[in-house]
Amino acid sequence: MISGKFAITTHILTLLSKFPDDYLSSEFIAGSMNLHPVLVRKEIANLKKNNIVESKEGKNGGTKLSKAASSISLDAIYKMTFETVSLGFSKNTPNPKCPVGKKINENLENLYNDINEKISLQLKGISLEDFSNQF
Amino acid sequence: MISGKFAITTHILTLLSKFPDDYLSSEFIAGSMNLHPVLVRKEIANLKKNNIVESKEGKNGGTKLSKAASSISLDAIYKMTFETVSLGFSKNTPNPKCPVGKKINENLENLYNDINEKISLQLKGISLEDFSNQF
DNA sequence: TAAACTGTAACATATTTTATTACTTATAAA
DNA sequence: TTTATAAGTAATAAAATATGTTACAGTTTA
Repeated sequence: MISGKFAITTHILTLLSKFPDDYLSSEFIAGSMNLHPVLVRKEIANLKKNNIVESKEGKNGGTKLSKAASSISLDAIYKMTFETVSLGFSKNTPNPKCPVGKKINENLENLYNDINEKISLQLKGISLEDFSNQF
Repeated sequence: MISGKFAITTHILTLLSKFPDDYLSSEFIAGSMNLHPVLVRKEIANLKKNNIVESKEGKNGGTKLSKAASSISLDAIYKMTFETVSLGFSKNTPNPKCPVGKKINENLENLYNDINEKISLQLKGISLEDFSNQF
């Protein structure tokens, strides 16, 4: 449910929040994560789509937060990096002739949705600023 | 966090709870899941280790619950199928020279632990019997 | 002692995640 | 106006995980 993207994205945003006025390059960010700059840029593309950061191309370019860290909740990051409500089980195609098989996916999805709501609620209470202040 | 094993294991236990007095064969169970019997047996091995089911080898053998469905919580299944507190990110080896990189794993782990506790709390309130009664 | 099971190791395949390369476009500054 | 530096992105490769299969040994019942 929480994917690697959540970790990457949170890491990126934490860095950006430490230098709110500077455009940080993907290479600099990748350096803090031991990660390939292209992966960083991919996650940044996602962040841009969600209007959380803005970037500048060309020399001295880079990326910075487009709003205050206090106004970005970890829930926003969670939702943004969430990969389709997964039953975990890729080929989950139970036997529809079995009364249990027929309804298991529906019941599991309901359960997962309930869990996700709880997680969201919890993460809504934590801002990027809160998280960043731990460093 | 919630893995495919959770879905498989819950499916198996739901079936067993429907026939609490019978030893169900892995082939029968696999039939309800469109799954290979060997995978079912692997999960059953895990359930046995946790004293939730018992099996009988040989002809007419199979597996049955070793305690009442009302006394098995979904949290037990969650914990049993949980795969190592994952940072999601396989090679998460951030740069220790960076103040953020140095502490990111610790802080993410704390966050994940908090989330897991909440999930556990929620799942403790749901018994296998509750879940099974939905079918 | 044959049939019907579980238990498991070893292997095979599929899927997903992560990493890399190669290139285009944009911008600042010399 | 050219050079250097950076983002954006598609295509591909490699690695890691998850899932599926085969094969066979051990058990139990009838």
